[in-house]
Amino acid sequence: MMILSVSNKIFFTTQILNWGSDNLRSFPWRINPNVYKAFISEFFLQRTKASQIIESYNKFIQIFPNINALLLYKGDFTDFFKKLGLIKRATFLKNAINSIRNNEKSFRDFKIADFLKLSGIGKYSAHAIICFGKNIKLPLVDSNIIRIFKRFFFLTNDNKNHKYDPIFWNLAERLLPEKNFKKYNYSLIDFGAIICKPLNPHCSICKLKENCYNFLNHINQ
DNA sequence: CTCCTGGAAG
DNA sequence: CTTCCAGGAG
Repeated sequence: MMILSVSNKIFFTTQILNWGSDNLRSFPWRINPNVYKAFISEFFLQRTKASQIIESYNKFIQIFPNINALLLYKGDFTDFFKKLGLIKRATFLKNAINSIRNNEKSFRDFKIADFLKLSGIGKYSAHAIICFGKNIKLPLVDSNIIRIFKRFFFLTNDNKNHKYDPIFWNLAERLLPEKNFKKYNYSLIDFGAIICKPLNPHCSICKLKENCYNFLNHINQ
């Protein structure tokens, strides 16, 4: 069971966009974004806070400023991920680059299905790369967005409630605005990191509290 | 389903 | 001390 009236949907999307207008964070990969920057940033961002990866990301982009520079390199990437944990990402990235190198299609023409075939890239990352890098309307679902959905809308645990549950992807798609989808996705990510945090969310200053199921029912405050 | 990982936050 | 983090692979 979930509460998803048309008015509630409009309220949610509008308020997320309004909040984003004043609070969007600035990161190197968000400045003049392209598919390459989005692709690299998603590797660094997996299970890692954005503030933690900035130094490693900048170093990486400085050495490999574009896809052609990266494809020429056949060495190791361990040093870039060593201080961040999840060292496996270095191997995933290397394997992904091999796949790109062996693909007849140009990296710039890669679509969702092409990215999904790369190691280290799942549905979330593929959508994020295409949406942020190519301005194409695609829904995003990660652990932060699931948390926001579960709190604001009334999502019960009927369907096992795990992260691959299509209910979250369907909801994300229905909420996505036609025009400002990119800003909305950035806003949703930042809203989850700054306001609707896992612990001690800032409900008192939240623009969505008047219609938030958890807030109205005094849950997670 | 489990595992990956160091580091920040509480 | 424990929980959590722009997920994905096996």
